[in-house]
Amino acid sequence: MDHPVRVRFAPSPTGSIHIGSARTALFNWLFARHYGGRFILRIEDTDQNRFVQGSLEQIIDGLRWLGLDWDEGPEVGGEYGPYIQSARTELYREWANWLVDQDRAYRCYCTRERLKSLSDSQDTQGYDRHCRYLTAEDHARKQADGESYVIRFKMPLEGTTTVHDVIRGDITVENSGLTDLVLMKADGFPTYHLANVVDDHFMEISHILRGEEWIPTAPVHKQLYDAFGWEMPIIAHLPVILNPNGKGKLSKRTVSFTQDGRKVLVLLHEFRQAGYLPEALINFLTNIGWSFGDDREIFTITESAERFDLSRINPAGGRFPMEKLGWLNGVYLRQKSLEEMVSYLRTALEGAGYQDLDEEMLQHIAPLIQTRVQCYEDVVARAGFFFMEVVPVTPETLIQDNMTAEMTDRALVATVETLENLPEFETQSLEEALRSLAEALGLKTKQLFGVLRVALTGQTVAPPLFETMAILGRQTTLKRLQAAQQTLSKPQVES
RNA sequence: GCCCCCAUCGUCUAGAGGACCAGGACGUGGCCCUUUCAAGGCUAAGACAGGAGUUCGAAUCUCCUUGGGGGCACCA
Repeated sequence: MDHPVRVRFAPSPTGSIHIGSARTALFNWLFARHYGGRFILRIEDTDQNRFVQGSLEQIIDGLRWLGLDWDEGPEVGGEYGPYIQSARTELYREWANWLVDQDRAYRCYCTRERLKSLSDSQDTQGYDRHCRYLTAEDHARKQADGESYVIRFKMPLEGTTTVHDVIRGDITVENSGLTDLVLMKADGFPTYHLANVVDDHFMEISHILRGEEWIPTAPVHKQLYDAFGWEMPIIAHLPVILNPNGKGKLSKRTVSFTQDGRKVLVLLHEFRQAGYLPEALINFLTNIGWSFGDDREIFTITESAERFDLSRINPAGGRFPMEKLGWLNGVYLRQKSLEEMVSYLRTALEGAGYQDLDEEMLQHIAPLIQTRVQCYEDVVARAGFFFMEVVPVTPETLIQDNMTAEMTDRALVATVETLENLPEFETQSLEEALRSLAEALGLKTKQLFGVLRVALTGQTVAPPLFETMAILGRQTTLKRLQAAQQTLSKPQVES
């Protein structure tokens, strides 16, 4: 490559980062790191109407959380700044006017109403170029009247434009199908097209890696580069991420669910709040549209940066494999240390409203559920009962297969008695005592343990029983067993 | 409607003319382990959208069809 590698991630401050944008940022980052280039963060805030307060902070925070650092941009500076477009409007105006002077652009006074009726009547052929053919006198008069205007690009009327996409090859369009796009809006701000081209040029961007949804603008931008007499950066369009079920792009507006009923998340902060780890998310995102090779699914961001290249990017868009993220997050969770796991549990439980969590208890619980959770939601489901005052038990869940209420009652009473007299309330002694109790009662271990599990946890699926008892302690264990026995003896009333 | 992009198991993908009766992973089924559920181990089912070419030979190249997707703002 003849230019040093300089790539950018250029989000608009319109809210939280979309997971697809995060993937784009990641690929740019990997590309920069692989070639020892620079990764630049630029904020494209040319639409005042869509600006959302706090977005910039959210973008910065999100990228940092993912572990993506930028060499130039907000908060870190750089020689090509400012990196926020609203601080560069003078530059855009200057170059828009330059195009007007070169007769490659013109002032357009058409009202929004006229444009609206145009698009309603025609079959979406774009602007009819009315003002392109205004005479010098027309312009002078409208200027004198102080009519507001926009600046439009004079698109060539004939011929074709070809853009070479690194992962798709040549993309060619008829110029007659291109419209005279707006460069400067009536409010004095540039449009995305102008600002993007001007900035990429002056920031000496070498490669543009962006989403597939931008393909149609590539030939348009190529025309702009040509009109300016600038070299266009090398461009590559990444495949889009589609909604898993349903149709269309993965979007905040289309909510869908995985087959096991988990909600498909869309915004970066949603993943974070749900307990997905940044390293898992990075690994996961890297595998959409690109693959590590060697049949490896699990790898670090450093490893992928080492071998990242554009040639192995898959041009086809695909659905968002949310289930696979769950599995991957579980894989990463299992690698966590006890301390990390404890803090993971704490965050999950506190987020669900549990308070005053005992640190030592968490330390005992963590290893027990480490292989059983994929996200915060799972932690609450698997470990919440430890901290409940009362556990939900009904006769229906309590009475096991081939057992009667009387048998169940007897089992509970006998267990209470056994446990009250147990010298050591520990996993091993508990198991020994209860196994012999099952035998003495003529019950299968499956039956007795099933009763106890429900009585102690309120659920049929739970962490290992004896460990659970040991953690709960003798007092709580007995209390819950007795409470369960109460629900059996009493006729069922509404709870 | 117009323009553009894409097409391998249900899903994410490997595959750059012979190494492919197509490999991995998630998911699913089964077995083992087992007090439930996981984790772990083993195992099974599962795909080159269709049709024409090119070639001795095509998942790989070309064309058409079909299907999917994206875009057609003074939004990015």
